[in-house]
Parts: sequence; C-alpha cells; structure tokens
Amino acid sequence: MNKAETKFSVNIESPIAVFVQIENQVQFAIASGKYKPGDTLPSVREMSEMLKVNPNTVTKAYRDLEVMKLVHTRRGVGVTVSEKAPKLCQEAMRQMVVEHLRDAVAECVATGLSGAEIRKLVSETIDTGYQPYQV
Amino acid sequence: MNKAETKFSVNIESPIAVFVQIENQVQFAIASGKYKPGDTLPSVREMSEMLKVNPNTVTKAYRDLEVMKLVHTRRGVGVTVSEKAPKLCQEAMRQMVVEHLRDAVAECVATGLSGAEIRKLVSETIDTGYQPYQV
Amino acid sequence: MNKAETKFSVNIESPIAVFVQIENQVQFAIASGKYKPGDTLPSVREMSEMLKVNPNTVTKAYRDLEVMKLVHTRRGVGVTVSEKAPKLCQEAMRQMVVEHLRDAVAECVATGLSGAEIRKLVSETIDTGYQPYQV
Amino acid sequence: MNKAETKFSVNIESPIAVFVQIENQVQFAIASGKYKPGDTLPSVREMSEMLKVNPNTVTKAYRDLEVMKLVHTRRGVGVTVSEKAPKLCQEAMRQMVVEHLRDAVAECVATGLSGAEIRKLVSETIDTGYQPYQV
DNA sequence: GTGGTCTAGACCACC
DNA sequence: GTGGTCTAGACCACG
Repeated sequence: MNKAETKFSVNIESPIAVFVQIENQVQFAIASGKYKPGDTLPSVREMSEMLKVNPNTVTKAYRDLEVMKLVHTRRGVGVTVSEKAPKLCQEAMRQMVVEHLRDAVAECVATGLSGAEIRKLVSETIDTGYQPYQV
Repeated sequence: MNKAETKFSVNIESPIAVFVQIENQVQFAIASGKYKPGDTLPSVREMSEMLKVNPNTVTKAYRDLEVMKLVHTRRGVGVTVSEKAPKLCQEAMRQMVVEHLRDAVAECVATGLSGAEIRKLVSETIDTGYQPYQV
Repeated sequence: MNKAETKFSVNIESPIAVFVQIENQVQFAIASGKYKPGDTLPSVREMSEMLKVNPNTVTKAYRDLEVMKLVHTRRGVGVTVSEKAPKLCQEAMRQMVVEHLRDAVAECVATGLSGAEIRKLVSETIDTGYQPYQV
Repeated sequence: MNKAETKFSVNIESPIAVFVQIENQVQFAIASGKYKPGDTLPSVREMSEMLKVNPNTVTKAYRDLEVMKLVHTRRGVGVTVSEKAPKLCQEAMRQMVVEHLRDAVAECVATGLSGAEIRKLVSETIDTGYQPYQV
C-alpha cells in the first residue's frame, strides 16, 4: 500500500515512443518487485514533471497499462498496481527477453558467426555488465 | 553479371517498416554472396509485385541502398550491386548482429536471468537452427 | 423513527461513480420501504466505514439526496428520510427502471435479436431471479 | 476490399465519451456486415470531418479498436477491418446486449414490477420500434 | 495521401 | 488533490 520511490526517466532522443518507454519502465518496476499490488504509481502530474514530458503522454501510458490489466485507475484516487500485475509482468518480461535473445542468436548464425564466436560475445556481455541505452 | 534468383518477402504486420525490411534483405543477400558485384537487383516493378507492396516503397529502399553506396542505379539498366558492397554489407551485418546480441543479453541480465540460463538458451538456439520471422 | 439496519455496498471497480451508487441504494431502500419517513440514515462516518469509502463521497451523496428533497440533514441529529421521499423514490425508480428496460430492448432489436428471443430472455430472467452486480 | 459508405455520427451532448461512441458505431457496423474484413475505414481525417470532432479523438478510437484486434492500422495505408472482426463484434454485441437486458429486467423485478407488467413493456417496445438516443 | 506522437491548454468528474 | 476527455496544432514516418 506504499507509495514506492522509484526513479523513472525517458530518452526523448530514442526512436522508441516516450509513452512506450514509460510503459516498459513501469512493467519492469513491477516485475522486479519495486511496485507491489496495491501500491500507487506516481500521479500523472508527478510523473510528467519527473520525466519532463506532457501529462497527456503519461496518461496514454497509464491507460495502456490499464488495458493490459496491470493497473487500476480511479479518478480522484490515482493509479494502483493490480493483484495479478507482478505475475503478468514477470511472464511478459521473460518471454520478451528470451524471444529477443533467440532472434539475436539466429541472426548471428544466419550472418555466419560460429557458435564459438557467439558464445564468446555472450560471455563477454554477461561479464562486463554491458548496458544498452534503453532497457 | 547475372540476374540472381533470390526470394524476398516482407511481413506487413511487422512493426519494422517495409522499406527497412527490403533494405535488410538485400544487404543480407549481398553479404551472403547471393548477389555479387555487377549483378542486377529485381526491378522496382518486379520487386513490388513479388512483395505485393507499393512501388514507391521499393524505390525508397533502393534509393537508401544507393546512398549507402551498395548499389548503382542507372536508367535503362537497372539497379546493380557495387564493387565494395559485399565488404560493406558483411561489416554492417556483423556490426548490427553483434549489437543486437549484446542488447538481448543485457536485457536478459537486467531481467534477472542467470549467466547459466542465458548460455543454455543461446546454445539451444545455435543447435536447433531457430528461425525468427524476419532477419 | 427507527435506525434501520440495511446493508449497503459499493463496487469501486464499477464505471458508475461511487456517490451515484450510494444515492441509488438509498433511494432503492426508501422505495422498497426499508427506510420510512423519519428514519435516520447511517451517519457519514458509519456509512464511509461500512463502504470503505472516503467520507467526502458519502457527504456528496447525502447532499444530493437532500437537494432531491429525499432527506433532511440537521446538525446534531443526522440525516433523516423526508415525508414525501417514498413517493418520490418509487416514481423515480419506476421511471428509471422502465427507461433502462426500453433501452435494453431497443438495443436487442438493433442487434438483430428477434422478438421471440428477447421475450425468452426476459422470461428466463424473471423466473430465475437473476441478480446483477449493482442495482 | 471496398471502401464502404456508412454514415457515422456522434452526440457530443451524450455522457458517453465521443471516442467510445465511435468505437461502438464501428463495432456495430462490422457486426452488421456493413464493413467486411479487408475493408478500409474512413481515414482519420475523413472521419474527423464527418463527425466534426478533432482528429485525435478519432485516432484514439481507432487505436482502441486495434488493441481489440478488430482492425489493423498501417501508416501510409489506412485502417482496415481484420479477418476475425465480424465474429468478435457479433459476439461482443450480443453478449453486451443480453447482459443489459438481464440487468434491466432484474432492476424491474427488484423495483416491484410484476412479470406481466414487464412483459407488457417489452412487447410495447419491440412493437413500436422505440429508439434510444444512442445505441 | 496515410497514421503516430507529442505539446499546450482547457474543462469536467470524482474523492 | 486525482484522472478523463477533448481541442488545436505541430512534426515525423510511411507509401
């Protein structure tokens, strides 16, 4: 029932739409347990100030999350995390991430990289904590 | 100097723009040696019919490829693969593919998958020849 | 002059505003005779605790009911049912209910259900005492 | 594959949000067969002019319909009805309409109307083609 | 031409 | 205070 303190940020230079970045970050925060069922997300106004974006952009992201059954929004109250959100987010994140990995490996294979080369790249990335510009 | 016979296809449901899919496929075909310097790409009309796509879309893809110095377009002749295209494509493909792999692994790490899990998924994918819907 | 014991409940998931649900339930309770002229409604505090709702919400509902001349609120006494409330409520309920029925039937017709199908559904519902989530 | 000619209209006085009215009308048009899979909906601009509303409002409705898998939207192409849209719409309409009917009948019963009275009202409405202000 | 995104700002309903 | 809706208008990406 807390009001969690999590930092959000968006990259307006990114080709990924801002509202999608917000959705992803919230999903990630839920999946990782930073937000639990019943917690209240930052209000539309707070979030829009934190991210320096228009409130409508935040509203759009929150609306999508509601359609995905991850949050409940109630006028005059705020946006709260749903009971089943953690399960849904964890599943979705894992599924997405595994699919991306498989696609990437398949691309490497198709491009002619050997299994050894691929494994070397993977190990390097795991060990060095490589961080892409946007999760 | 041949007119190579390679199948191209696009997925109009994909979030990736059609013209980008075309560019990628051509680059991939060049990188893998299906098209060699001097070979002629399918005409805009042929390609647009093959892919059931607006000719303008093919034109845009071909124009981009020309900007990248991968092809030459000459009136009355068609679009031909440049001398340095194979080298450029191989480098570009490798670079792209490696970046995708690193991003994907980083995502997995961020989502909490262990190094062992990731390596297992990678090995499975290498061994089973998993094929995503779009290179 | 009694303090009637009637259960109230609201569905915060409902698209119908909470204060409207309260108003409807009170009107229904009056129309059905559970509350008679002179009876005292649950205090704002009692009601808000019973419904697990913000007291302001109950206050707003009670204020609306006063505007409708269904109740009187007097400091130190509470909210009491007015003399003419039963008559007004019965009329209002009947009117509302008939309108809803007409709208629903019209929708069915517009969607292509036959008169026979509609009559069958109606009879089934009358006979089985079907209870929707919110009057 | 036609561009169907269907009239749409909204009531900006209605308590129902304009974008919801648009969604409902499109769903109804699909359910009734006025739009078939592959047909193109009026463009955002056309629709916004026809309804005298802001294009963003139409965009919002179309976006929702896409989330519901009723249409595909593609930049530069337009918004087309999906293969499974008719089935989904018919089911949804029927389900909604039956639920409304049951709720309405249950309300009537709860308010004390007799089965005979309810059946009389239903028959009258079926016979007279009563039309509410908004389907 | 198509739709997608974002901003700025207004007004409303609800708690 | 909260979110919901709508408008007006801009810029971009795609075909």
